[in-house]
Amino acid sequence: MNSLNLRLRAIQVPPPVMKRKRQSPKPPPSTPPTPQTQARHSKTAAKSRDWVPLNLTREELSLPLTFPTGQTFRWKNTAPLQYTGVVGSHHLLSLKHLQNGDVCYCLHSRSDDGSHSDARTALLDFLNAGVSLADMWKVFSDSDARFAELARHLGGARVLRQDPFECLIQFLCSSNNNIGRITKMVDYVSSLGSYLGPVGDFHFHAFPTLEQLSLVSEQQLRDAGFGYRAKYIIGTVNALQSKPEGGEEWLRSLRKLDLQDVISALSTLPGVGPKVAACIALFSLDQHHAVPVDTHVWKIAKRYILPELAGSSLTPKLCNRVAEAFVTKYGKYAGWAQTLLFIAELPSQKTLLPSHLWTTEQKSPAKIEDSGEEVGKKSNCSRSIFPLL
DNA sequence: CGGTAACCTGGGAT
DNA sequence: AATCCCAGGTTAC
Repeated sequence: MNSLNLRLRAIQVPPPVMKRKRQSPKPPPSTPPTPQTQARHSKTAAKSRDWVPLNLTREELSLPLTFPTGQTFRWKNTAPLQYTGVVGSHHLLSLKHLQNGDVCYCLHSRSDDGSHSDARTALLDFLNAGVSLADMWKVFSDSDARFAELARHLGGARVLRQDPFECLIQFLCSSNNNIGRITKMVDYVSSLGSYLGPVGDFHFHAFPTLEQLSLVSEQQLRDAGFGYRAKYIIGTVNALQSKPEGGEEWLRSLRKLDLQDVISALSTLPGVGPKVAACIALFSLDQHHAVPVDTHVWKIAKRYILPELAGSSLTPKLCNRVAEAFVTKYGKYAGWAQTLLFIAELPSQKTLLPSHLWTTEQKSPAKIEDSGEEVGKKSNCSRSIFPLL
């Protein structure tokens, strides 16, 4: 069922424009910055490098709706409409929109001949460039008027295809946490990887390998502000290192499995629950119909898809039920639909939306006065307005 | 099984 | 100024 036949034609990519240009000696820090140095005045702006077109329009890839919206915490906003990060484990590059919205990129890595082609390949892979957002969203919009309207305002919100290990560690940091602190924590982990160079006000590192990350202690992580997530990281690193074929290879091999098996496998790692597992599955393991059910999505589901669940709390079972409902409604790319609906909930993005599309928190005190709200509750989002339903 | 509390931290609201 | 609440949750009773 729900084989909606998304005719996803690959986006044709023109041959990379190989410009042989020798980089001027630019990385000043002869000694790579010590861990957790956040970089200050390294005015090595990405100036006058070769910007290469990607054949992606803003409708296929909106940088501001894809990079700073919670899929990855590794990419930095290095200039207006420009984001900088690492693909293929060591290719440092920037992406930006041209005036017409088209996306182009420039490579910062010391281009040791031929690496440009590798970098471009890695970039297209990272961007899931073979998946056409326009075709997919047309299908979603046909079956969901609200999605259609949101899509008109939030075009180009794409799902990335990240490195599984990098994705796993990032989302281990995300539990019960906020974007700002998650970013700080991910920056710390990143500082343990090989130094690649500065762009704008930031210094960039390759994400640490499993072995590199295994050298950090729980105490170091706690001192760095990870809180209880420190033991998740250490525990998961240990679990991965016990895999015979190698932890990173084991993770990558999950791409061949069915979603349920992927979730089961990931859930054996400490700190990985249903939500984090779904994030890793969707953002790095090709599980396009994985639906991360967090507080936002739970709210959306109760409001627009499963109104009969209003009043219940988010248990693993209901978590699955919500995910199934999304797949039933949106089909095999349900995770991509979830991503747009999630972004629409972000306070930072609501300015892009007309107010009638805001999912207003129904909290008028006049109505909930009798619902037993104010007694101390740690709120697992069980905002029960109808206690007995 | 479902409901709850504890778990770290920092910023914003009250 | 002191508390409370919340942030893309997970784990252990």
